[in-house]
Amino acid sequence: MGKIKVKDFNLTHTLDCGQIFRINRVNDWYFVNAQDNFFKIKQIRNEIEFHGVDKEFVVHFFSLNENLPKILKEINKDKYIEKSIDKYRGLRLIKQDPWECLISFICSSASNIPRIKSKLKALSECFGKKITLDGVCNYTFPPPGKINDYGKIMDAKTGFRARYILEANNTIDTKHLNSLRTQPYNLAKNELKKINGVGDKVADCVLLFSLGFNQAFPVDTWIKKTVQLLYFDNNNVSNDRIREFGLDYFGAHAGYAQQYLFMYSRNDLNKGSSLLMA
DNA sequence: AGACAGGGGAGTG
DNA sequence: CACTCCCCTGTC
Repeated sequence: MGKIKVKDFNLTHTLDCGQIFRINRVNDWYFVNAQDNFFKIKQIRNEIEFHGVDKEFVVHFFSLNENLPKILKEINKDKYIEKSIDKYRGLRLIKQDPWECLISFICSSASNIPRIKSKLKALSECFGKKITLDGVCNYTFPPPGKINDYGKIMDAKTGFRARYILEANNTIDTKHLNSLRTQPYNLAKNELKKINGVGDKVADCVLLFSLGFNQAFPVDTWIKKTVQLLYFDNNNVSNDRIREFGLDYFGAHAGYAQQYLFMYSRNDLNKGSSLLMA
């Protein structure tokens, strides 16, 4: 176990914004599965406590070494995003395993968070290894090569994504995925898009959530609606233009802006406290 | 009951 | 670009 003091960190916002899906909350504790790790973590004010992984893992996983106040200052371009930053301050990008991240977001297409969670849980239970923490049982995420039975992948309710998952399982080399970290953004993205089932949105999620490309600005339907409303006078704009806008307007940490806008649009935009009423 | 869309993507024209 | 289909499931 371990405890560390944290600054500018909010565990709940960080785990609740759809970056990772294998999480269970039990009272104050979050039980988190990430690749081969299974740990629990809770936050009380400016302190986090964790069991099952070491301090070094926690600091890296939650990007606690990134200067969040500086990043938020950089992306705080107007009163709209400022409102979101005020509400969700402490949300940080998570550094995931690229393979698990890739499969997670292939599963996300035309789906929603509860259903993505159910697919990943089923895949882990079927192809992963059992792992326990404090008497609680769970499963590791199966590496490439292990998700090798089409029928069982279908049984995980993955639907039309099953063939993408099987093909990725048979062809992806984790060393190749990791090598993309040092490539320029566009090159790394084009490499990812060669994988069937991976388009612009999924590629940007993998770049942002696992490969350290903070400028990636994934455009999903929520972000599209929100950006159109706030910055394009609610006119219909192509996903390409939304993404270009995001990068140009918010800069090197556009991905952080995307997460803060996403949280606000998903949780608050339709509840009477619209960003436009700022 | 039946249509519809949900944090997309591929294939076609 | 604009369209259609893909599996499935909750929702209206």
